[in-house]
Amino acid sequence: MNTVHVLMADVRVNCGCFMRLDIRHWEMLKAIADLGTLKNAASALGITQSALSHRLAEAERRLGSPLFDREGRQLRLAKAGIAMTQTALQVIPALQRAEHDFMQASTNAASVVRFGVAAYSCYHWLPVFMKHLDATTPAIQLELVASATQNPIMNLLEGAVDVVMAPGLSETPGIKSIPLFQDELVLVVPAHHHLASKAYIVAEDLLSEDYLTYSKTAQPGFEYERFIRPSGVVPHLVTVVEVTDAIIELISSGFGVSILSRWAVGSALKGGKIAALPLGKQGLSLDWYALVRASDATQSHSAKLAQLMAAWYAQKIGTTNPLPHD
Amino acid sequence: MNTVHVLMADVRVNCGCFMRLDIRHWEMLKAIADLGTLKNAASALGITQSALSHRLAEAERRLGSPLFDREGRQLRLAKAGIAMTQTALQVIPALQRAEHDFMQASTNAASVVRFGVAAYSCYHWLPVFMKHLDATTPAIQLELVASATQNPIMNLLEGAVDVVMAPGLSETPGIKSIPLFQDELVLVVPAHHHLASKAYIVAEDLLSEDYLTYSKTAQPGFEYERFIRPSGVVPHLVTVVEVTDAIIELISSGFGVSILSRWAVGSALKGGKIAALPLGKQGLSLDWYALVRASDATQSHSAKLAQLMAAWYAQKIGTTNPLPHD
DNA sequence: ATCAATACATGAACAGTATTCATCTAATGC
DNA sequence: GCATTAGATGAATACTGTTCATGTATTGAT
Repeated sequence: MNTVHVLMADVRVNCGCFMRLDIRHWEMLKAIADLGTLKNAASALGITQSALSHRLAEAERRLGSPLFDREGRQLRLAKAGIAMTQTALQVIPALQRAEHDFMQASTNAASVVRFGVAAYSCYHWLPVFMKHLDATTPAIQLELVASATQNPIMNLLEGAVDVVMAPGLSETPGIKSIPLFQDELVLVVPAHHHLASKAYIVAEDLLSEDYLTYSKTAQPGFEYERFIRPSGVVPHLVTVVEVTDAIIELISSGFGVSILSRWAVGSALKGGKIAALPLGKQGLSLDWYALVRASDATQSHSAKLAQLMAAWYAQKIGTTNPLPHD
Repeated sequence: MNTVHVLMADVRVNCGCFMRLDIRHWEMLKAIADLGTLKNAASALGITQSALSHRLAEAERRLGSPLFDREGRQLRLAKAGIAMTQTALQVIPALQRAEHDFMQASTNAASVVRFGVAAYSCYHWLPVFMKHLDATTPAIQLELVASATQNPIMNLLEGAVDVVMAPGLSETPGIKSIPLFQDELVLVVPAHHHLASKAYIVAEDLLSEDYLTYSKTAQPGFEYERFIRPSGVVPHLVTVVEVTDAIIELISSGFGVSILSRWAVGSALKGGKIAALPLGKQGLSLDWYALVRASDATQSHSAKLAQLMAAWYAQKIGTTNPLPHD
């Protein structure tokens, strides 16, 4: 018969059972997952194959059953071992980051905040901001994590990145959104394109255009969601290019058009080789936010950086124009 | 000058530096955070105070700087140590769960899935479902985690619970939503209440009512979001009761009214002491989902349970009425 | 089929680490 | 001022993990 255990306590201070596996066993799990074989994993960990074999045997002895199936001379993850490996893949990097951060924090006194941009791999504003950062808050160092673009929220929650700049806020629990500035989605076309002279674009204009987009995973890409899809229009040909600068280059060479954020296009507009056109009569606005973990929302360097960014953008808008360029 | 490090690689297979801290050091961090003093932590870990003191000293030696400030004869977490402790508090339970699950999975062959309900602490349907589960899939055992009601998404992501039953789907990355059944929000009043005879309720009807709600953290409860707030009506008094059965009891005793899901009210309606009235002419529908981690979305017992629940509810609806009761 | 190479397992000796026991120091409270 | 509490320290001991040398089974090539 099925039994129900009801746990009312939020925190089990001590579950009675101690940890069976050592950190080295988890490290081993990750290494084997990454490298495939015991031998490679062993050399990556800087120990002999024999040692790792012993280590694996010990782990399985402690757990009471095999983590891997021995298929011929190969190790294959046992079904139950999959979850263990996934845990290892999550936990080991988290621990390494924590240690690394701690040592940074205690030696330098200057702390590194990992930073990523959720959409458009577009960093033309960074040098200027960093100059500002360096002048006002030298205690914070930036580490740019380009790979955080793929799945920013997960990367943020898992700690691979500390601050993400994202178009739109996040309702995800555990994430706090700090507003940065208001932006606008625009159609980007070559300067001499037949659409370049229009006051604004309607979805039908895109019917016969080659369309370039920056993301295939389309964290429901807003331009598609908000402009193209509602109209039922299907653009002619869609090409995926992941870097904004490359998209702009392609557009200016006549390979197609794209919908990007006016901020992302940024300085490229000044070159005069491309034009940016509002979408619809009113235009489609887009609010940028800095996302931080809720646990970092106060008193952390992450939060500090987010606030500095917000202040910097606010000042940009105040002194120049409604869209902060570099 | 500020420097930028750009990391392009998604996975750093091996960051060159190995782990400095042992799992016991992280365990120690968690124990000290939980218990406050070295002495208590030591006894909780089943070792002497001396051993833990050595252990702490070793951890600090490896990291190169102190985790705690010694204030008098007391240990106080150093600023940089806070993040370490937080990591420990997250990671240690995750590892314990993983180990526990693995041993469950490999010994019993029957696996425990932790289950929670995101809103309304309401489990009248559970015994019947468990009977069904036991008959069809005895390999899956249920563990009911009542505390997951508070912040279901975080609990799910962190692994404190494996499946959450929630009203509405979740867009959170890393979470997959599996539709269960359609429900309806209703106003629950005592059977002889002056509103009980109405065909349906409008927001203004609530103006002079004492209003009971089920959640104090108020993830601004949907009933509020969808019915009360749009109308600008502010109900008379809001009393917080966290358990649905208690709310129903209070309502039937004339302490107030509440908006709940028809499913949550469930069998209580049959008693005849309360009445449930649709909200607005069309009623306000509510879709229930089973939420699982995306990493568990296929081939895991969590996913299996979610599918079983969906199938069970589908069958309930087919054979009885559009709302699955027990 | 045979032989070499590959991938992992095993046993004994050794090295390194963690734990205990006994003792010590410095705050704190009565 | 004296007992008490919280933690630190040093030396001896017990334990755990590593290496080295070697073994076994599988795979692929000749």
